[in-house]
Amino acid sequence: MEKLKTENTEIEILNAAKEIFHQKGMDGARMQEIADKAKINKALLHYYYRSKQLLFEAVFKSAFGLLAPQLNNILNDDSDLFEKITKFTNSYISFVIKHPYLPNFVIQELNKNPEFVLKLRAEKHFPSIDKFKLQVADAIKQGTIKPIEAEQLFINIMALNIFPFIGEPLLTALINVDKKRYNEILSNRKTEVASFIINAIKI
Amino acid sequence: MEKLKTENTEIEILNAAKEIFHQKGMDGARMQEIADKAKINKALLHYYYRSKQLLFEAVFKSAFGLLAPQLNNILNDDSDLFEKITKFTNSYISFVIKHPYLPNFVIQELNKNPEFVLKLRAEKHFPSIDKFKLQVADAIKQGTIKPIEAEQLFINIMALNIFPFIGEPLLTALINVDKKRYNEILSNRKTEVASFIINAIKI
DNA sequence: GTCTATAGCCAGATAGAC
DNA sequence: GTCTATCTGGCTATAGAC
Repeated sequence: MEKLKTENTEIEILNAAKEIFHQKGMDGARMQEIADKAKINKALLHYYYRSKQLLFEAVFKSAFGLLAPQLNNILNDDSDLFEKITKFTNSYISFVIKHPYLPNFVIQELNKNPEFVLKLRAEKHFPSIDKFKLQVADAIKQGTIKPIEAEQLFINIMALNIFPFIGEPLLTALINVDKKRYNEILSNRKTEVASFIINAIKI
Repeated sequence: MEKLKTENTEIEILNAAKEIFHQKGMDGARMQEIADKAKINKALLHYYYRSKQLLFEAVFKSAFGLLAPQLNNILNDDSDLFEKITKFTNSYISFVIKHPYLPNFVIQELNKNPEFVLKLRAEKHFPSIDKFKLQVADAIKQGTIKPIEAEQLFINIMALNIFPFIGEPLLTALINVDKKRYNEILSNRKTEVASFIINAIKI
């Protein structure tokens, strides 16, 4: 029973920390705010996670752990290239609608701590684009798609899927729409983006 | 002569503040670090800019002031749609290579302070996509490009140009290249991105 | 395990001499 | 205008009671 209580508290803290860190980043987050959100005392944060830095790292690892499988979808499943792009785009956008702050959080903290990248790459399930590269080379050889570097195509796919969320405030201002209309636009992208990419590369 | 000295100091401070704020953001920046970089005393920062907040706002306005003309290029010049996309892509990527932290800084701070957007839109030279919309509608009517919402196309252009810089640490890790090779890839994008977009939409 | 109280530090801001 | 010294508040972290 104590065990259960402990686990609950620890998880409550982690969930509260996720919300705050995802929105405010390491520098902007306050331990007091996390404690308030978890409805416990500030001292308990240190009891369970020792320091802000360690709590942050727990949140970051968890975030990357959610993101990595999404990437592995496109990189390592067996479906054909066009189908893969379609599936990835659709599922990725649904994913980010559920976790709106997550990709920006990961990218932002990586920009501030580029050495994190080294740690990440050491992880077991760190995504690799080797298989995707082969598929692209194959499709080019078979004349299904125009010649393109796999890296460029990969960057394009990531950009078209992730940026609309990261750039939301800027983009809503520039295209002059309210939040409701912008969400419709995002939702349309579930199919729009895939056909845009496929049109760009197919012969 | 005093006037000159004053202007120099004020500008020195602003330049130092830009470097620090662009890299670390509002929350991560330290007034002491800015003072060190400007080679003056911390008290002088307050003498010239009163508070960290006001110094930050000066930096932010300046950053947006550099970015806006870049956007207006694509939105409001008179060249034909394909040419416009080509010119914008090429010039935007050159611009960001010169100011690598700038777009990320603007986007990041807008995400933390969405109310900034309202202030920005009130500015005189705030970019509008009205003309771009008309051009897209025209091109569709004339059968030059496939049907696409102008907003979606605009988002795609922005995404493909901006994201590779914002996502650099993540992308280098995923495609497993070093910084030198990644810069080559970015440089290739000056032409790659435009043809990718044009292929996606042309009939 | 959970709380209150507080230590200790650091950052932004100001006072006041020059 | 520029500096040194200092105030003040807020934040992370810990001590210690329950």
